[in-house]
Amino acid sequence: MPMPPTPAAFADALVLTGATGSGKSAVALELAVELGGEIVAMDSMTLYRGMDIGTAKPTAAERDRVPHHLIDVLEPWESGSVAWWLDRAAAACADIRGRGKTPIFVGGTPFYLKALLHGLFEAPPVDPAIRAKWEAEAARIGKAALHERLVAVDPKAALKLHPNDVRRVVRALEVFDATGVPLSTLQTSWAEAPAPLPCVVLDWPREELYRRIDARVLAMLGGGWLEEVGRLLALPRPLSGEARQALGYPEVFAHLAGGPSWAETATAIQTRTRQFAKRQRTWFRALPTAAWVPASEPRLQARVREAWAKVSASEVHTSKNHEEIASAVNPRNGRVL
RNA sequence: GGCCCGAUCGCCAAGUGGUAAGGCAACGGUUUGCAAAACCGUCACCGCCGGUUCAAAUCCGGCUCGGGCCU
Repeated sequence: MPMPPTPAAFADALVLTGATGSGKSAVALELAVELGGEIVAMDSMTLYRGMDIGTAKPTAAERDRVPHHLIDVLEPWESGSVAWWLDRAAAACADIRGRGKTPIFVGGTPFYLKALLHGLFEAPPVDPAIRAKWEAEAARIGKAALHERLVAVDPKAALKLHPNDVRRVVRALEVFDATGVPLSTLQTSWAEAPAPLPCVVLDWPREELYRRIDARVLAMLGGGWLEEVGRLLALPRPLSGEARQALGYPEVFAHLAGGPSWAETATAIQTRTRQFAKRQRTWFRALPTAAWVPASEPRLQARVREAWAKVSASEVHTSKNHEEIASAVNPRNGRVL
């Protein structure tokens, strides 16, 4: 199985993240111009072609100004994943570096950010047949019994997973099934020692962020989102499970199918989006080395640059953390865990 | 003015004497190849006052508010 890129592959990159609707894309664009950088989308949904309005994808004009990577790289019926993304991200960085430019990761998919900072361990790629088998098994024997199966082969992983968390229980069983090795053995901890990438979180007071989200959802719906989804539905192939779970799309599907009214749909999407923003903040709060910059600051670009400089010069590089990083290197392959 | 019905967490809503289901929202959290997903946790003494009772959200009386009807 191919080895996932190590955090070292991203050594010279900068990271700008923040909850949906925080305004990161606009700031990033200006920063990329200033710094001679290129943008790498750290986003699980702008990967898909044709999903533009609902994912708030950068416009063609914006992409003409600054090169963007990992946007529109999959058909909406194809499936992305963290590992796939991380791999492509490493390639994009090498490419950008080759042109003497700085890669700037911009996006709000926290799981991708975590993989970027910590790397992924070597794991078998998803085998659709094996996954389908375990999902069928879950439906057949029930959540509790499925969890018991995991207890039998990988008690350590089972201990960390709630029986109702079928998705992860399935993955753990799947990994054991495919490799004969418990997931928990492969899954050496990534809790400490993140790659020292300068990472800035654009932050708004909660109420303000929620207002922005509510307004943006309305703007999207009024700006052709319904028509966009109509086009997606008219495609020769159905959307992949990954693409169709993009925020708001399920609600628009239901509305187009004659379900909830426009107003109900708008409200539902606003709610879902706010809930997502809340979860993003939970991830961001746990980021050990990120700098939070209030998005309402005047001279925001300058503030972000200062924060990047400060973060890269700070705690991450203290000797204490170096020790932690050193102790977290896998002796077998030299990879930071 | 009179009569009837209703009043349970932000919203919806069970519960007719034995010490407040559930859903949604909200809030906190988990997160190693679906992650804009999935999952976990927290969250009320029942409109107000008085009475009956060992015990009342549940029964009785009054009041307030909402809805309906009548003169």
